[in-house]
Amino acid sequence: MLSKTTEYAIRALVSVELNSRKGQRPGFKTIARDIDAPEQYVAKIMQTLTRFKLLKSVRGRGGGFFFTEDYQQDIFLYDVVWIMEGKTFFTRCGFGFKHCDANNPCPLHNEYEPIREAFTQLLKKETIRSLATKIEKGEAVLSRLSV
Amino acid sequence: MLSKTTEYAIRALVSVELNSRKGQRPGFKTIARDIDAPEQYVAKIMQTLTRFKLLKSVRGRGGGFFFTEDYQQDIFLYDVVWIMEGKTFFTRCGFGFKHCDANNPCPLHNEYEPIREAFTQLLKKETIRSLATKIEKGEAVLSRLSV
DNA sequence: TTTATTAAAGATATTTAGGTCTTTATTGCG
DNA sequence: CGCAATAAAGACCTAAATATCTTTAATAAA
Repeated sequence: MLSKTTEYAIRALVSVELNSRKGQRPGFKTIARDIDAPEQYVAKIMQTLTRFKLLKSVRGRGGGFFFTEDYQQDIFLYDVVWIMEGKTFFTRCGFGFKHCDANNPCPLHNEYEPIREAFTQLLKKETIRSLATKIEKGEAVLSRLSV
Repeated sequence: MLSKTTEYAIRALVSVELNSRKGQRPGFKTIARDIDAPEQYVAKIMQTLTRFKLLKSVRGRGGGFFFTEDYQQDIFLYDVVWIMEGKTFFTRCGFGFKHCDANNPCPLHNEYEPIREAFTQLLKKETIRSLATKIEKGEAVLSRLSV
């Protein structure tokens, strides 16, 4: 469904959110530990997310990753998936047929379309903040061990 | 979602069904042409499907791939996906969290679970035969060009 | 029985996703 | 200023998915 890279990206952003709620500005090593992913790979992913302005980074002593006030509330999972997987993720045929759409439907288009749409709506509803809140409330866990 | 290989597998089986309705027993080259996929790669996939007894093959002149009478009606897409992707396809967390289930839910488990279940039900309902029938009725197309 | 035709099998090649290493640029602190 | 800590950037490496090539085995027709 989602690539491992996209999964890391989502969980990394949640880690930043949780850390910032504790008044901390995590670096990529902290994030990698939180989400149990390879440090250097997380570093690459954070670069991408920073380049697309989902968050900010500062180098040097005391540096790390953090959200700006204006963006903090507005990172939908949809945005993350769009950046990491590309826009075609939300439209391409789930069964590999060419030119599959309402006008030229593949044999599963009509049944699959509402499922894909439901998934898209989920990604458009949930935010990094909402995931973090669920974790803080104890309704869910970020990793195997809670952060 | 599904791997390219699984997509090929489903479409290849539909091609076999459509050809057999026309009284023909297609070889992997015919199938590859039908579904617009690489010949030798299709050959490999057909080997797998044959090994798992989703269909039969005969070598030599006049050979090719075909369904046995008993299996013909019973190939659910679920079976194909299970064979090609493995059983964990239907249970693994959509967001890469460890140990994600009802008892230890990731922050999206409760919302994602029904979507995954709907997809699973779709795969358990639709069969190779049902897809082929839609195509024959003109309700859908197999490839860019109809077969 | 020979030949043409076909799938099976196994080795190899290519591409893409995932992951690592090294160097450089930036920042804060002593 | 000089040093330590940190992210950025680019080169590189590895593993998995995708694709191809070559040889062998089976089958039917001439």
